[in-house]
Amino acid sequence: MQNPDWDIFRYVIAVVDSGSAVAAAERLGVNASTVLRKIAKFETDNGVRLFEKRQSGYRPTAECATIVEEARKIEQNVMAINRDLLGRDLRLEGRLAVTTTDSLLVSLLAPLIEVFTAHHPRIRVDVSVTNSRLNLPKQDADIAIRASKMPPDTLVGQRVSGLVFAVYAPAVFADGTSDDRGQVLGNSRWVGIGQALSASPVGEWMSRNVAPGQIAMTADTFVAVRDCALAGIGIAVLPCCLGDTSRGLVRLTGPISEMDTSLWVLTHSDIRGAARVKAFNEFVTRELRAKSALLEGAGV
Amino acid sequence: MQNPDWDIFRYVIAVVDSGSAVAAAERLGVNASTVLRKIAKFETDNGVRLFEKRQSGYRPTAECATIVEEARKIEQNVMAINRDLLGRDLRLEGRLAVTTTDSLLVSLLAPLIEVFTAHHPRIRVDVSVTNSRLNLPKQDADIAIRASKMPPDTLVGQRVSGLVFAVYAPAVFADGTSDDRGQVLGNSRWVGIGQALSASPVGEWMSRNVAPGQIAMTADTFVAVRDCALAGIGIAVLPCCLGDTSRGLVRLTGPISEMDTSLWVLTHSDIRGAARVKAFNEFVTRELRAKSALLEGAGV
DNA sequence: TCCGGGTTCTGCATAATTGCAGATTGAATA
DNA sequence: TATTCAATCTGCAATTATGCAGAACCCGGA
Repeated sequence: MQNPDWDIFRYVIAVVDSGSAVAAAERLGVNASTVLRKIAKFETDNGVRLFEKRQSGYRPTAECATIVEEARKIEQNVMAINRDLLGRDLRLEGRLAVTTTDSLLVSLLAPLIEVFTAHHPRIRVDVSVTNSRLNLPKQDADIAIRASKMPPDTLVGQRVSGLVFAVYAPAVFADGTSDDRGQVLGNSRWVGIGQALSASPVGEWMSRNVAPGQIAMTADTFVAVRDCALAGIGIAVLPCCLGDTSRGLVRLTGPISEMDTSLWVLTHSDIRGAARVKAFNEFVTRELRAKSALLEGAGV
Repeated sequence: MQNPDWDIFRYVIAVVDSGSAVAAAERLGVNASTVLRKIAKFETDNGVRLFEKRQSGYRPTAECATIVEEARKIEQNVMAINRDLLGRDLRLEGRLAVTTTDSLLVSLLAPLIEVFTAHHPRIRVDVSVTNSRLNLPKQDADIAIRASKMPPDTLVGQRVSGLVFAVYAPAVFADGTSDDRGQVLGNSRWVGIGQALSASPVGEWMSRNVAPGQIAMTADTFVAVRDCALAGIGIAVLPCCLGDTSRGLVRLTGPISEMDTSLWVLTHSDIRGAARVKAFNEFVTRELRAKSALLEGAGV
């Protein structure tokens, strides 16, 4: 006796308004059989005859009238929901969850987000900083901006630029001559990278080129590594976009190709089709490409 | 961007009210996967995040609120429809389409319908008299009361009693003695049955036992045949329920077993589950069974 | 009187949905 | 700290709904 499937009322309205099941089917974008069968099922389930099935079409009975009356109210409510959804989308408002690493946020993204939110005041950007690998399940973000040689194919997106790494020293270690630099590189202690990133290109380069005894400490985010290097603990590998923009650090080497990787802007959200997602995606991609010189280490 | 499938709002409400997808699934009587997937599909299609998917359950977002608000109005409207349908059913009102033959209507059904409608004043019984065979497609009736040896299995129902036929003569032909009866039977002309019923047991008996030259005329309903017999045109085969209740006719024979058949009350309507259909069905079945003596020719 | 265009309706093959069972996760509890 | 429990997810299989093509039918007009 219960009546699930509220969708039936959409069919009832269509049949009443168009006069026949085939016309209703065309309006609804389904086959005429579907309309016939859905109406028949509703009549069987509820013990009411909504339409006289004439050869000239489906003619609503008197009992149909009260149902249609309520169904039209439902239609109004659904249209209100659709207007709300569509309008919100067109007006570019809502929440936008972005995940990235702290180094990218500090060096590049923060000013971009500032510009974006100023331009779209009704969009609120929620940044989640996670330095762990991006293959964590249950990605709760709409957009991910991450460094990777190849992103997992569960995420879709585009490569924005290269991302290179170099060795940096606190300025107090070196006066800037190349002789000094070589000496510092050989003799200094290091600020290493945490275990969570030991499998990354940077971690692997470190394990090959830096003896364990040289490592004074590790930190598990590049911003933390930089701050420790700035404090004079040692020299460190940093992404050039972070190292080159940090006052108080000098670059000791050029970009080291073994650590080269790429920067990706990725979307795997349920709502990747939303206008605000597209807007942010396009904006960030364009701006980051414009700054590819910094990302690819051409700054020095 | 459009949003078909109004049924999704039923799911949204259930999830909001019960706090998790599994609880909503239980309330809705479906599997939890169905709820998860329907919500996910809606979010993907409309670019909106309705719920935060936490381990502790689905928590509605701010954007969900306006949708739920409208969805609750929809729920009110659907409940109004359900109340209307259920109420109408319980109050036993509405239209009830009955199809039968004129002979059954005249001899038995009319007084039964009178009692039924007096007892259920809000039910309107629409009788459609069709003497053609009952295998006509597109049976537009809720209940059919018909004579048949075996009803087609597309119709469901129950056998009410036997239905027997005998030969009747207008009273002016015979004074009632058995001698007279034999003489009348052999010498009179006949009122035959129309071609539409030639394949029925009655039609076959006629073709075997009555010479074509004896047939003065035919009519295609038994009531018409009876009226012509009453007018003195000839003798005729009639169902006993009709012949025995017709003043001015005398039965010449006992029930002729070759023409025996059964009386069925059948329902194949879309709305056979409706209360008024059941009520009429039970009433008619009970009353006809009480009169089975008449139907089976015990009246003489 | 026959024919054409529209309809409803029905098998049948395919596509989509659903249920089921397991994997995974997070949090609360002993 | 381990462990139990309830929740979200995800392949796979079975069920269900859908589209397609044809049959049957009615109505109007040449």
